[in-house]
Parts: sequence; structure tokens; C-alpha cells
Amino acid sequence: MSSFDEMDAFEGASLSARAMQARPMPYLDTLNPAQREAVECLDGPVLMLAGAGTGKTKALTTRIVHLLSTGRARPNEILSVTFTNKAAREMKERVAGMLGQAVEGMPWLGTFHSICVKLLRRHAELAGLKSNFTILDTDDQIRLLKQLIQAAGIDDKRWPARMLAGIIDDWKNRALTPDKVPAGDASAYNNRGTEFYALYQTRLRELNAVDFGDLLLHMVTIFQNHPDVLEQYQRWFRYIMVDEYQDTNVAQYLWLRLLAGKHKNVCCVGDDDQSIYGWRGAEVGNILRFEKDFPGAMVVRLEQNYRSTGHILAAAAGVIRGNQGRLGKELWTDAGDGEKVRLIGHWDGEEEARWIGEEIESMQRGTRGQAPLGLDQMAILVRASHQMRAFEDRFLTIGLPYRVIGGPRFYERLEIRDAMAYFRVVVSPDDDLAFERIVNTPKRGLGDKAQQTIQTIARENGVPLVEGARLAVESGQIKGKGGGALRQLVEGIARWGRLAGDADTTHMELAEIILDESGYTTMWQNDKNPDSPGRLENLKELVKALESFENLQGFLEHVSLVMDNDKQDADEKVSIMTLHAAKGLEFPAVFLPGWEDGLFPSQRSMDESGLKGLEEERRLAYVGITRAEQICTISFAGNRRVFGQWQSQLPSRFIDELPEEHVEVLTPPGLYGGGYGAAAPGGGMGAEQVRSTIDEKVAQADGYNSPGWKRMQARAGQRGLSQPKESKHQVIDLTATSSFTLGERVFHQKFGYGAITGIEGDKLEVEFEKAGTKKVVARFVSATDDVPF
DNA sequence: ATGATGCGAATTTTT
DNA sequence: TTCGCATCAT
Repeated sequence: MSSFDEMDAFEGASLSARAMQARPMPYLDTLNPAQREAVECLDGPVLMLAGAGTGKTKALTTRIVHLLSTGRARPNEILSVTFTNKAAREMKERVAGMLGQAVEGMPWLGTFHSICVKLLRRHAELAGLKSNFTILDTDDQIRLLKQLIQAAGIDDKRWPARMLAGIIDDWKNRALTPDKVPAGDASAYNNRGTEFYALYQTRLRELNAVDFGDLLLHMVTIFQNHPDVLEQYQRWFRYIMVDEYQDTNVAQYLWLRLLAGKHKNVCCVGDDDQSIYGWRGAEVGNILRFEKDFPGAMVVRLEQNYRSTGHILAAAAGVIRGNQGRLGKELWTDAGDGEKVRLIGHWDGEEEARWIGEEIESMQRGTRGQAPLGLDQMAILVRASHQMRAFEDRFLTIGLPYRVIGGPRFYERLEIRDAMAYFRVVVSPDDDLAFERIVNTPKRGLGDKAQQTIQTIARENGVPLVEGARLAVESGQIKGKGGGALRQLVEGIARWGRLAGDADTTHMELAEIILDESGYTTMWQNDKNPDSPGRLENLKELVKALESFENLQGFLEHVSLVMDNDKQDADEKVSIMTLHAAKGLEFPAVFLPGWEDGLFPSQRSMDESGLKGLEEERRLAYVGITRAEQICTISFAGNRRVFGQWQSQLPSRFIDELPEEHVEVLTPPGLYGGGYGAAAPGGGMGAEQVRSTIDEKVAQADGYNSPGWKRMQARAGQRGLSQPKESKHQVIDLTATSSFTLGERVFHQKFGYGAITGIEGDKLEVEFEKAGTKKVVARFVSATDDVPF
């Protein structure tokens, strides 16, 4: 992204709307009736309910083209908002493709955040900022909060900064400035949440910085308090479009409503069934309420699916039907039924991974009686990232190439953040957070004490830390080895800063000079860790990435908002990712492992959010199934190692919600398949125990009462579960409430054998034979007496 | 000031 | 089990 000035919309656009007006509109002929309706209805509020794989992006981009072609709007008068940079890029490319020319003139197509940065730079003073404010990422945010917490003399172990950051983010998502935090939230963070929130905002202003949440919140506040500014944009943005509307939070919603308030030419696109970000502030309510918010809104449903087979769509529909309060949508296809969704149970997680590995190989060879699939046409979608390990382990041993999508982002990596902190200090020497990060990286012998000294001097003189450091060295307050190193660093920063203004040095050369002279590169070269070479690689890549920018400053701006990880290397690999990361993607073959109650749906989600949480999990299941084009394979394991302990698992309640006529139950060798829950031969947990476990779970998931659940409950008694094959020490309790008795002999992974001498809720006091008496959580011990089967 | 040891916690993630 | 962080020992 280029700097604000270059992208100023108010200087007009390169595309001539009028010139296009006379052209025919062949693009309309490629749309189906629903899409066409959504595209042609340009004025007034429109809600486009676009199911998975129904050509949403096509409709959206065509609508932009249509607005331009009919001369309704010039490119710079259309505001189109997305959530991710990827989506924005994709839209730009497609619009450009359809127009047959670059879209230089679409300056207001971007993410909520990037658009807000542009607006806020323009009106920074209204938020008490200078227009060159810096954008803090999560890491900076937490470090800053930590400082505030520690300064207030609070034990940040008991009251972690991370927790406070979460609370503040939540408030910002709900568009609450410190003065507007409701009384009901006053107990947050040990009753001091609001206080710290206000403190944090003040500190940010002092630093001339904002966090991600502020970008939205500041603009909402400015629009609310400065009607003249708002009106200006209401006039400029004659047409507004929003992608993934079901993911908007309150702040984004208000922002949109303010901007669309005058003309109401707003087209929101989304799918309530794919709302899976409630936990980070998204409000499904926004999309459900659309017709109330915008009376007379036109609602268009895109229901013809171009992605999946009939069986897959029907299976997904069967699951999502269990949710209440949907806007309602049923996907259909004229592409045929295809193969049924496949369901298979496994003994344990390792076997599941093994089986999927073999299945992938046979699909790759085409042994399954159909066209061979490339590895990049297959994906494994898991609920939680820790599930990935089993697959990685397995695939490494059999040498199956795989790629994990959505790991730590490139710019979040340690070495990249360090390098960027160096750049930041050089570009703006008053960036204290960046200086703190690099002052002792690489190790310069500047520990807590030295850094304290720098802080004090800087504060006393009212200067940035770099300047404080310089003073500390000059006045001899930091001497010796550390002092020398610090002097070098300070002088380096000054020198690099001068080089930045030097026309003879390119910013890429400068970046290399900074990393070399600071000793940062050397630090990794000397590091013996096996991942150090990779880090050096990343640094090289970082410098390479600078190429497309005019200077370091522009690059930093870009990186704070953009820069994704998905450098797709050309090699064919199986993708492994979370269900969340899979939204918007599609694959011919999809594996959905780990469909077990507690894992998926996640116990935590249900505990924390009850029915709401369960429904979001169900939407996640829906998203998962609808990623598949041809083959969708769902699986579960009867036993799983959790935190080093074996646990018995019950098949997910979602499995019971799959319509039987669209499912094929596979019977793997060695397992007897009867009904959905393929059970282990011989043994298995006694019916009584199964039922008691279920009862506890029902009690926990308070309020859960779906028919599928009842069916499973009824069936569970007959089903029987498998037992771990390796350990004879069966874990008999899966829940918080312990079922141990005093005097019982137990085994603990770390402490060995012992006898229970006390029970307090889920905590046990155990007298271990070797380790002495300890208090332990019931989860971590297992009964040694074999469970009577 | 820095490396070693130990304890507690462990969905989901974009910007 | 593994990770991150904090305290401890050098």
C-alpha cells in the first residue's frame, strides 16, 4: 500500500465513468438470476445472503463494475470493505480483470483497518494524535499494558496483561470509550479495568500511537462528535459495500451505519450460517437485524452452490438445521449427488492420522476408483491447532509433504519483529517501544538495571529513550561493557537515520547495514539452534520484501496492517489448518478429524457461552463440510491422548445430526462398525460409566437439549467405548468433578503411585510413595485398579 | 546479567 | 506433552 497522500481519493480517479457508460454490459449475462438481482439493485439497502460457494465474490465484484459502468459512481466514490487483506486483494484483482485495466482509482477498497488508517491520518488531530501516529500490534500492546500494571504495583502474574488486553479489546470492539464502559463491566480486572483502560488510552496518546481497535473506535468517535466530517464522507462514499457482514463487530457496525446514514446505499454481503468469530467480538446480530436497521431493505439469497456435490450440501444442511434464529437458506446444486459424506471411527488419534495418511496416498494414486487428486487438492481441517501434531508426526514418518496454514504470521515472528523494531527506531527515534525491544537484542550487557537508568533519565529530561540512552552514556551513568555497547547502538541509530535521508543509499542497503552493524545478523549466525538458519532466511526475505516500497517508512506502514504469510510455494502439499483458517477456501477432498464431544464441539466454548457457543461450533461444522467439493471424510477417535493422559472420547453430537441417507459409514479393518459409533472389539467402558459421564456432561452443558443429543444419549448405552491399548491405567474421569474416593490408590505421571488422603472438589491430596504428599488436580491422576468391565 | 530449572496453563485469530 | 514465563543459581 502506498502512503496516504498518493492514494488521496479526492484528487479524482483515473477511470472515466462516463466513458464506460455507453458500453454494453455482457458481464450481467454470466450471472444467475439471484446474483443478477443483487448486482442490479444499486440504490437503497441490500442484504445479499450468500451461502458457501454461491459465487459471492463474483456478485460483489460485478456489482462494483456495474456501478462504474452505469456511471452511478466514480471509482473513488465506492467504499468497499473486507476483513482481510487477502479478500481485498482478490476483489481488486477481479474488478481489474473485468474492467481490463488496473484499479488505481479504487482507493477505498480495503480492509476496515486500512481504510480507517487512511481516514484517521487525515483527521488525527481530532483524536488527539499527530497524523504520523504508529500502529501497535498485539505484542506492543501487551508490553505497554504490562508496564502500566507493574507501575501500579499490581501482581501481573495474578492479573496478567494479556487478560487486561482482552478486556480492553472487547470494549473497543463494542465501541466503548473508557467513559462509556457500562457499570456492569466495572468488576472487570479486579475492579480496575476501566481505570487501566483510561490510563492506557492516555499513554497511547502520549506515545502518538494507536492499537488495532483504536483505528475503528477513533473514527467512530470522530464521526459522532464532528458531524461536518461525517457529512463530508457521507457525500463522498456514495455507495458502500461490505463483505463478510456476519463478522462485523459493534464498532464496525456503527461506523458503517454512520457512513451509510444519509443515502443508505449500502450492500452487505454475508452468511449468518458462517459466523464463527463471535469470540472475538463479531455480532451475528448485525446481519440478523439488517432489515430492522435498514427498513425496506432488499434481501437477496444466493443459494445455488457451484462447489459441492448434493450429498455434501445435504449433510451440511442437516447439521446447520439444528441452529435457532437463522435467516434461513438452503443450498442446492444441479451438479449431481456425488459421493456420500464418509464417516469413520478410529481406535485413537494416532490411528486416525495413520488412516488419513493412507487415504491421502490412495487418493493421490487414484486407487479409490476415480481421477487421481493432487496433494494440494486435499486438506485436513481441525478444530484446534494442537490436533495438527498427530498429522505432522505421521506425515513426517511416511514422508508425505504437507503444509500448515495459518501458523505464526511472517511478521509476527521473533526475528522479523526484532528487525522491524530496528527499522522503527531508525525511522522514528521517539519510538520507545521499539527501542526497548532492541536495546539488549543482541545481548549487550544491558539488563534491568541499565534499562531502568535509561528510563529514569529519559523521563527526567522529557526525551525519548534513545536520547535518554545517549545522555546516560555521556554522563557516565552507564559504564563498562554495557556502556560501550550502548554508545555504539546510539551512535548507530543516529548514523542509520542520516543514511535514511541519503539518496546514495537505497533503503534495502540501509536495512542490511542496520541488521549487520547492530550485530543482529551475527547473533543468529552464532546461534546453534536448528531454527536459526530459517530465521536468517526470513530476514533475507524481509529485506527482499522492501524492494516494492519507496522507503522504510512506507514499508513499516504497510507491514503493520498487511503482509500475509501465504507465500505459496509451488510444491504440491497437503494442507493442514484449523476450521477457522479454512473459511473461504475449498478443496476437492476434505478430511474433518476429531469429531468428538468436548473437542468438537469444544467443551470450553460450551462452558463459556452455553447454547450460543454450541451454535457457533455447529456453524464451524457447517463451514468445514462445505469446504469439500467432492469427497468429505469425517472421523473421530475413541481414545485420545490429552495432556499426556489417555482419555476416552465420545463421538461428537454433530455426528448424530448428519442425515443418515447422505452418509456412508466406513468399516475399517479391526473395528466393528455398527451405527455411527464404531466400537472397539472386546472390552469397552461399562454402560454405567458411560452414562455417568454423559450425565455429568449434560449437567455441565446446561440447557443443551437437542434431539441429536438425546438420540446419542439413548444410543450410548448400547454402543460401548474402546479402552486404551497401551496403558492399563484407565482414566476414569473426564470431567472437573472427581469420582475418587479416600484411600484409593492412584497413579500420577510425574509423582508415581500414591494414596488419596484428601479430596476438595477437583483437587486431591495424595500421599505419594516416592514424592511425598502433594495436592494435585484430579485430571492428572488415574486410578490404578483396573476399571471393572 | 545471563543460562538453567520448575511451575502452570494449554480453542478458535485478523488487523 | 509442550510451551512460556519466572525465579533461581551461576
